[in-house]
Amino acid sequence: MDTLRERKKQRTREALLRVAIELFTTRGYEQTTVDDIADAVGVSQRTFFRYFAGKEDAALALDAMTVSNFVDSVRARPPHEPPLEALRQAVLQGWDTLHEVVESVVPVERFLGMYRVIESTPVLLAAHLRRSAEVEEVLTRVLAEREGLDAATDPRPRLLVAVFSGVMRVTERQWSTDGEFSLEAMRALTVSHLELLGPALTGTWVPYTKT
Amino acid sequence: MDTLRERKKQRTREALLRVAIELFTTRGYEQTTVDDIADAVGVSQRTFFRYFAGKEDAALALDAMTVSNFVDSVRARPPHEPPLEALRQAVLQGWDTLHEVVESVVPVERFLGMYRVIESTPVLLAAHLRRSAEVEEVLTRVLAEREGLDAATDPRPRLLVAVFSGVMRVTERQWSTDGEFSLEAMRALTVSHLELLGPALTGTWVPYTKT
DNA sequence: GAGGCTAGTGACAGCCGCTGACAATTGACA
DNA sequence: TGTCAATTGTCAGCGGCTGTCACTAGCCTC
Repeated sequence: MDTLRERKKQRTREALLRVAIELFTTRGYEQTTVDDIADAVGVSQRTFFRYFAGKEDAALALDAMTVSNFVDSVRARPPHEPPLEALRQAVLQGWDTLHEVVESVVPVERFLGMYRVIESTPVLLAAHLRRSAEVEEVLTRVLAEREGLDAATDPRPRLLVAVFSGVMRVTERQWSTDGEFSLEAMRALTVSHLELLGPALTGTWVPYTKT
Repeated sequence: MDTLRERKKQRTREALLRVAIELFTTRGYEQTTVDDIADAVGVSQRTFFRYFAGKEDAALALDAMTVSNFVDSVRARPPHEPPLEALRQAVLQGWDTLHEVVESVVPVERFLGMYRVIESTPVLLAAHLRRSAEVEEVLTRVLAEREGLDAATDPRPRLLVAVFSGVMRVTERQWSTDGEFSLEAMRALTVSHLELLGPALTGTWVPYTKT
């Protein structure tokens, strides 16, 4: 980890990632070529592809960090918590610790900026959604194990995770299109949407007034 | 619609689609180039791209047909039905009428085959999920209008649709990985998963026994 | 400290998806 | 039948991505 070689590698990777995010957020994803990134770092295109599986991979790298942080939080939740509450707490915890997770690479604002890029770039959004589906798979297994159930035969963990993820997707989307683009706004939206989950599922809807 | 030109165009399009599906399901999506498809039809690559926005577009064309059939069904549901029930009935109705919708292009088996291809090809799955997100948007508006709510300020229609879509995603996935690959199996899974939605959301889970 | 060993890089060639531009063809319609 | 418009083919080119191979630079041993 501390040999010169390793440090050089890590520096190259971070340089590539930083430049990529910079260009994606300023110029746009489609308007940025891999060559642009590689040239800006002073490295060959081939090298870029040795560090990232593709252009998408670089664009989603930050998000991947926060996601794995979230999954860790879920695993660390006390076992007596009901599953849905464990997910809820883990997400909120994720927002609170986002700073420490992301700041080692870029300032948090850049992360927020990338979110807008992802949400507004069809091919990136698609890749993001597919990754989310993979995360759902992982969460399903975690919850099943927590509760001593068999994820292969019992659909309930999978269903709960799917519902939860659906709510979070709605939250992400509204957040990224709203004017308010802060972590506090994200927290508030998360809480409010999860509270509305019950009422939204009732047979018929009573008139709604914003609280 | 019945001029010679139009008929020729439609025939070309259907030929391209049929050949594409044939190759995708037998050889695999990634292993099939656009040139393969165009050559097999006896048409230039450029022409393929005049009929389909891309390779993905051809692979998802069948699915798009069934989806729009489903959306139509939702719109046609009687207004007194609670929203979730309307979605439920529309989906089941969708499976029942799938034959008529798809058979004009390829036999139903091919459609089922394409589903496996989509589910097992990362880039296709990603595109499929993104399209599903767009469908959610449409459904949200339909439900909001049905209930006389404003989709822009009231999150409940959006949340309900997200939850419903989450359940359907789980259903699709399990169906495509199960051995049972029939419409009846899909119907049964749909019904059972929607019934389990309530129990899956309860605070704690009681032991589960398969019915 | 010189040697060989290996991980990391650059340079090159090439495939595939996709697009723009223009010329050639083929159906429509007077 | 001749004119016009729609459809197609050809060609050139870009960008993402991969395989190959030679080269460089850090590592490790004697």
